[in-house]
Amino acid sequence: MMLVNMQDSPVFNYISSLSPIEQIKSIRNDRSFNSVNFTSPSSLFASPKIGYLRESRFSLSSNQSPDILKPELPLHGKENKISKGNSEAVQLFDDCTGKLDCVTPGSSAREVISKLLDETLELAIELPITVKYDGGTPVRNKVSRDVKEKSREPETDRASLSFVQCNEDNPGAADYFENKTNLRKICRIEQSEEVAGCDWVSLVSDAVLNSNLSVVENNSEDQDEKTVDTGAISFISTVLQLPQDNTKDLVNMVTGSRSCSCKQSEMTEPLTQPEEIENLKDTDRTPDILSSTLLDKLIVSDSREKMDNEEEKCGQSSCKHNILRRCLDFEMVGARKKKVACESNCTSSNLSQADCKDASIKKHFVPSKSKSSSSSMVAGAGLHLNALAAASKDGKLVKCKTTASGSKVISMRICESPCLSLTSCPNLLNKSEERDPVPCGTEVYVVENAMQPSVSVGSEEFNHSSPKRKRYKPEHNVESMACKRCNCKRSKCLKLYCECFAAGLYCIEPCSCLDCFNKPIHEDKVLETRRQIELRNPLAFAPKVIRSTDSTVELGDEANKTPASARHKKGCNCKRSSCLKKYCECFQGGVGCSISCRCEGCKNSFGRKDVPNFAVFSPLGAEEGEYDGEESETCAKSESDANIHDNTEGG
DNA sequence: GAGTTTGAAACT
DNA sequence: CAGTTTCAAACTC
Repeated sequence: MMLVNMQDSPVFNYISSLSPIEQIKSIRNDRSFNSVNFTSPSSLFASPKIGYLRESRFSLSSNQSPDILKPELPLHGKENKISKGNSEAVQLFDDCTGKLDCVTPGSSAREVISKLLDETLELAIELPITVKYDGGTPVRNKVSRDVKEKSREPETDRASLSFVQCNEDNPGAADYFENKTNLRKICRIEQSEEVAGCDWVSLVSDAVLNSNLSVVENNSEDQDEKTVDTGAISFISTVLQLPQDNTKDLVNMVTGSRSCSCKQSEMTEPLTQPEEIENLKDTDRTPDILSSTLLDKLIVSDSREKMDNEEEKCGQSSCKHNILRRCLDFEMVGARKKKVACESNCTSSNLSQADCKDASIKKHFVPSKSKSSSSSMVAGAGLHLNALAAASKDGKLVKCKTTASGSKVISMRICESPCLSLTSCPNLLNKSEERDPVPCGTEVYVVENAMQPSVSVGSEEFNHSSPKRKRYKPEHNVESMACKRCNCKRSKCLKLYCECFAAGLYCIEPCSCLDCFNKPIHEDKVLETRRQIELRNPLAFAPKVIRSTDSTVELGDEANKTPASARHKKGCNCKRSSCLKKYCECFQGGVGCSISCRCEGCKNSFGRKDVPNFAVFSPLGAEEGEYDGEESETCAKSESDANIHDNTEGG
């Protein structure tokens, strides 16, 4: 519901406005060849993903009692001692900000932020959400107070103190503040930015945490915030790319004992490179990040304000409650990360396995040079990738998937994990993919991609444990597919004919292609070609099949298994295959044909064109497809049942 | 594995 | 934009 209207929300608009990339424009292509896809289709996917995220999170929050999550709450001795826990993250941010203002004037991140500040600020200010933000003064005071409290703690203390001094005693700092006083008062945007400069990772975690918190608290009343929340996630995804080394200290300082951040860091560490920050500067995504961050910040501030109020009113008990909720949400977010991390750990084993099996594959993600491109992962997940996603529901498949795209493995696993919701992932994927900034480090890409794609894929494809996909399984032996590569003879693997190219992957050994140009050594050419193709067709690298989030259901619900109402983005044009063979993109993607299809004699078992919204396999039988599939339904049903069974077992 | 079919992509 | 050609995957034998 909220999801559906998300695009109409001011937040969404804001985000869109912030994005340097015009949706569905060729620009985004530049990003990463690999990440490609999600960008362009961003218009198509962004909202759904976000929505899904929100929804899932929302549902989760509402459905699950804090108690359940309680055990997993990241309690950290000292930090938790502070009853103000909820606001703590904010405070930490503030601290960080203060530090930046006074202590670290030269940090690269900060510079970046400063640069972008002007642009973003204006936009951010205009946001309706900003209105929510309090005067800021109280916050600051509180921050100071909290900071002081924290000052008892070793490292943080000094920083905090310095911050306090700067803030209250230091004229220079005051001036700095004054310059942007209005902005600050409005929404502490500056903080966001500065914070970002301080530590992207921590910021993200905190932002997410807080945003989540706010979401939880404001669940019923403020859905926009949720939307914003997605930004945080996306931001996180972006952040994941940031180098930890540079920020480690800050992270420690800022996040203190926050396991979440740590987890996140851990998760991201392997991915990060020192140069990435620099890249970040160069890339357009920074604004995006900022936007996200800002939004998050706003929320954070809001939530903090609320918390402060509550604190004053109710004292610690209420705070405790808040903390709990925050943790809950945090837990979720963090959990995702954690799990991701864990998954990556264990999964790292996964990756490792996959890697071991096909280590080279990782290196074959095509990096993007372009700064402007927005998301791209979608593109990365080309048709065959989609097919893979659709096909795979098994862990086995997952492994294979990893091989194929390097990223899918993770996603799959995540999806499988009942606890972990992919919800957040969609955005993550979306943004991160968009952001794939790194021009070279293919390995880095690989990692990122590995994570993001997985997410995206998972969100779109896997979340819906649709029988359809299962059904595909037999046909798409993921493993075989994963290992299967292109066989291009004339296209030089620089056209969409080439599956590798279309999927944003470099060709690798398994490929049987001739005169292949789709290799890292020809990166320039690859990117250029890709750009051209996207110019011609912005959606060229977008997933052939998209699933509307409408069908997505609450997380952790049976509904979760609702088959995605998927539709071919463009529509097939089958004449002879009756849309019953993989020639048909719809069929291959495991989705029914839609009105947009020009197929003749459509018999798509996933849904026939002449029977709009028909979802043969829909277990629920409703959603988008409520039409009775009749024969197809019958046969499909049996399979779907079997598939569901499998899923259940696998889950 | 070779040959055919198919429909998307690319081209005109 | 429509028609044609090219292409490589999917499929068949």
